[in-house]
Amino acid sequence: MQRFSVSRFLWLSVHVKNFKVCNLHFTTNSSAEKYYGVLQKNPKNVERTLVTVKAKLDSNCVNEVLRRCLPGQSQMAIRFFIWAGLQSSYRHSPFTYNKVCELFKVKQNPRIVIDVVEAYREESCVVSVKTMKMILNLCEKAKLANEALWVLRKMPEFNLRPDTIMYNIVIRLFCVRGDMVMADKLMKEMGLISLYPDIITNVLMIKGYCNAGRLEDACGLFKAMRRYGCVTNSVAYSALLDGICRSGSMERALELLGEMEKEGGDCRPNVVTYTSVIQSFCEKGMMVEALGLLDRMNACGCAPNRVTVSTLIKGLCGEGNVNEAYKLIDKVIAGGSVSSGDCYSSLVVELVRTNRLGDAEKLFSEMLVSGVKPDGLACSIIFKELILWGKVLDVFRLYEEIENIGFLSSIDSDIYSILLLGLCQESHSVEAVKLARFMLEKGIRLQAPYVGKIVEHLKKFQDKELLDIVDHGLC
DNA sequence: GTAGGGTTAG
Repeated sequence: MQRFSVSRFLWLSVHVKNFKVCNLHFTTNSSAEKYYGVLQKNPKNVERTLVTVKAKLDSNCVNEVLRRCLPGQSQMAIRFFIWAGLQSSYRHSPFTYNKVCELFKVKQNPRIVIDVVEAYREESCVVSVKTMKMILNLCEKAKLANEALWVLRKMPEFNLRPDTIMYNIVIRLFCVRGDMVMADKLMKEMGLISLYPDIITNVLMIKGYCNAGRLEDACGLFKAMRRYGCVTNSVAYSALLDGICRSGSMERALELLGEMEKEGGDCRPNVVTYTSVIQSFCEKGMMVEALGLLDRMNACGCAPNRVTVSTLIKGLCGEGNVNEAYKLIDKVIAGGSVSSGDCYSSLVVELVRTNRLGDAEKLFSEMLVSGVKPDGLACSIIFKELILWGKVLDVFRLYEEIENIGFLSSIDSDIYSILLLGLCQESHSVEAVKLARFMLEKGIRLQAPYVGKIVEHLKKFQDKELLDIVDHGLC
């Protein structure tokens, strides 16, 4: 009876999922079909004919057209992508930008970007600043600094003039690459065409100088930006402060922090500012100073958040001071800015990471008993570690309890597969069925690397007919 | 445009 159930649930879970996928394709296929058909018929100057298509444009449709262009029609795909992004009814999400880079391997084949721009030129296409911005965004996603610069330089040939946002995209790419010579050249160049570096340009440059170890240049720029009238704010201050902290000058950092507190207004340190200084103190093992800053931020009316607390907990657990971590949590919870669930979840995570699995498990159970909801990371990390130590059944019990009290946050999807495999291996068939049932309800599929091993175990049951179903359903 | 634990979907 149990054997029957396991196989059946695995089979069902796969088929429910497949049904959803088919359904989705059905609704998007017709639009995608129309757009793709037009692309095939008119490979030259596709933009002119795409406008004539009367079909709904949404992210599913865009993804489907892109997928159909695979392999080999990368230029067509990118041109469709750019055209779609220019339509007023639709906007690409960052996900779609990443998707197109991944599908057409834009990073590995940067020539794609250049070919598109050259094709626009050869076909005398109408190209706007917005078109160029989208191409620059693609370069940014694919981290193509040289190609982005090439696009920027190409703009005058289309009678277009780059704006500050476009310069910022290219400057960011060179800053990330650590090429501050080029970044600086571009920033100076802005002035020559009557563009003014804004606060974003300056923050990028300050961060770039700090990362490149050129702290004095970062400070110089910070002072200079005020001279030429760019109003500074807590983001610019924080970028500089972070650089100073990372260079190890903690006294200088505290001085600057004091300056920000004194200045107030837009320069007032915020939770990010304080947290970054706290993090530096923690990394240096200076926990007294780090905790002191928590009091200082509270006194200045800035409440700690989840990141602040987890940074301090990490520091305290790292030096073995778990008791102090508990005291800290009491204090923060009393302050009311971070929930007890978030605080104790961070502690569970750090206890696991500092090899105190027993303490972590105890705390985790206590949280459930007292109605404190653990977050997704705490669940994922403790489950994985317990499974690693062979405590498969304990994990199942915890999981079941969390499900029953409705406390489940999103956990890593591979946990289900690992746990099911563990339960099968240890012949806990009742629990395996229950887990399969939970998976079925949630539409969670088995992950490919575990399918074989689970099937192998089921084969021991020697129920050929059911095994066939599982085999066909899962592979 | 600033700190930063994991994944999910689009």
